[in-house]
Amino acid sequence: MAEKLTPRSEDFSKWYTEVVQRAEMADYSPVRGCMVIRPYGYALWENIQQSLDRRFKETGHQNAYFPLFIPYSFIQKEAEHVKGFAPQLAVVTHGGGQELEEPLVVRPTSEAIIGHMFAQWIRSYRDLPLLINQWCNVVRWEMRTRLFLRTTEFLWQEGHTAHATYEEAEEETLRMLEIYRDFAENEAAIPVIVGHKSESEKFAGALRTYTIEAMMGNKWALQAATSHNLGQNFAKAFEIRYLDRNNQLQYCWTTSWGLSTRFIGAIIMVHGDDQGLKMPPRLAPIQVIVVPIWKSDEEKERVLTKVEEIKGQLSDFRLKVDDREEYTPGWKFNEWEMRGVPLRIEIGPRDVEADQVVLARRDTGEKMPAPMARLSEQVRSLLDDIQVNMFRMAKKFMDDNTYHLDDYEEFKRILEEKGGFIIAPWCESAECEAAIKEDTKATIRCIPFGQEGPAGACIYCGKEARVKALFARAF
RNA sequence: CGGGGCGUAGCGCAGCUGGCUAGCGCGCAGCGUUUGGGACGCUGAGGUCGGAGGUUCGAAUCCUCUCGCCCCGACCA
Repeated sequence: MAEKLTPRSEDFSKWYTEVVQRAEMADYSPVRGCMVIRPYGYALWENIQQSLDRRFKETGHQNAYFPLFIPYSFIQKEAEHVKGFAPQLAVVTHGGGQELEEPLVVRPTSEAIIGHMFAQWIRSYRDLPLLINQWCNVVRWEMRTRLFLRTTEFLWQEGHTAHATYEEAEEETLRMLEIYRDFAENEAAIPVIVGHKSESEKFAGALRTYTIEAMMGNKWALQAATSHNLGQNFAKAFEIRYLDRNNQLQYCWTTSWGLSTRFIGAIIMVHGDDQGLKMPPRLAPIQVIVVPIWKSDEEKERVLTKVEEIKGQLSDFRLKVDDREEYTPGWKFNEWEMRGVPLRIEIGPRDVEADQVVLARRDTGEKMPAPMARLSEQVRSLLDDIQVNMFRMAKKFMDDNTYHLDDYEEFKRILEEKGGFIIAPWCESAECEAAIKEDTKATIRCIPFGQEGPAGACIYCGKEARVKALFARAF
């Protein structure tokens, strides 16, 4: 293992690639554009899954599984949907040594096949709402890939629901968006800007796409999750209909919403520093790493006995003891800091003597002695504090780098010189949006919620604007 | 697909105006000394120099073709 990471400030994307591999989160695969998620990265994904899955179940959703292969014709049923996804499809043309009669698409997302099934399951308003989620892999043929952020195959969850009215679908779309916001902020300690996408950025086939956008350590934006109100577009394409109370045949209103392994990239890029990763305690695969220290065999025995006691007291936490003899304590400190473990317990002969341990927190680097009595409570409160502090730091960083502007020259200057989020009036025309992108590489990440009153004059064309948009360079 | 860079041991690199047994650092294995912020010594294993042709007495080194990877752009969760 080499010693130092490339500093974040020197080359952010190099830092990212190095830290992902050195922390053993993921590795490149022999297949172009695909990645191997290693046990440490996968453990983080499992924690993300658990945390989200609990929220989905609490709001009445059920998990199911739909096929990986989708008949090509299904994708074509919704006009915008095909247009959006056609360039990114992986298509299977042969099976069992024979050319297939109809090519099969490897799912890029499952609206089509789930829509097809919904059409068969839904007959009456009594079948509604239908609330389904699936955890799966999807494939989108990407030009350029980056570990976790954009890979040809990725893991995600996709929720798909059908409702009797537009209002219910809209409510569902926003409910799930709020779940993502709550998850991002309270579990991953990632502050987000919540809003809806512009026409050009919305999901292919959606009426409206909502998003949570987070600021990465290089001040670029990352779309962390999306929630779509699909209106009746897919219901009409797939004949998802129900009989209402008056025995009238009606089209359903559907939604879909997803969060992918890309979110792991967000955790890495929001919290990481030159030392390596910083895992938010609630999602960290390892919350507490114990590094025992000794010189003689006699000391080793005493220290390891104490370690057993520590393990007993801290059985509620995801704890690991690093008692490897081939590495020095100092080496282990650096190693576990790189892997982002939020809290470290150092325990050596001096501590055994004093009936204490030394606690070191990853977020601040602070070290403090802690008596063995009430260790569990102290670890609990420290982990909570780290969680809160990580969110606060990330929030401050985002706020400090967010500008409210109404002058285009200033807009360009800030993006050029400093980077960050810019909130500015926008007339909602695709022309202005495209021109700004052309000029500055910044795109509209979303139109943030909670706007009131007139927005002012469009930052680009000067016409009266009804809204302000969030502009940023994005991953 | 356009522009740029790079393929030599697991990783990072040197060697490249043709020359003899292909080298260095890290890592890895064994032994010993170490261990409170990335320890050290000794011994050792490990390479069809990305691949295929060609030039030559001789190719990691020169030429042609090819494959792959990384970075920047268009596309995208």
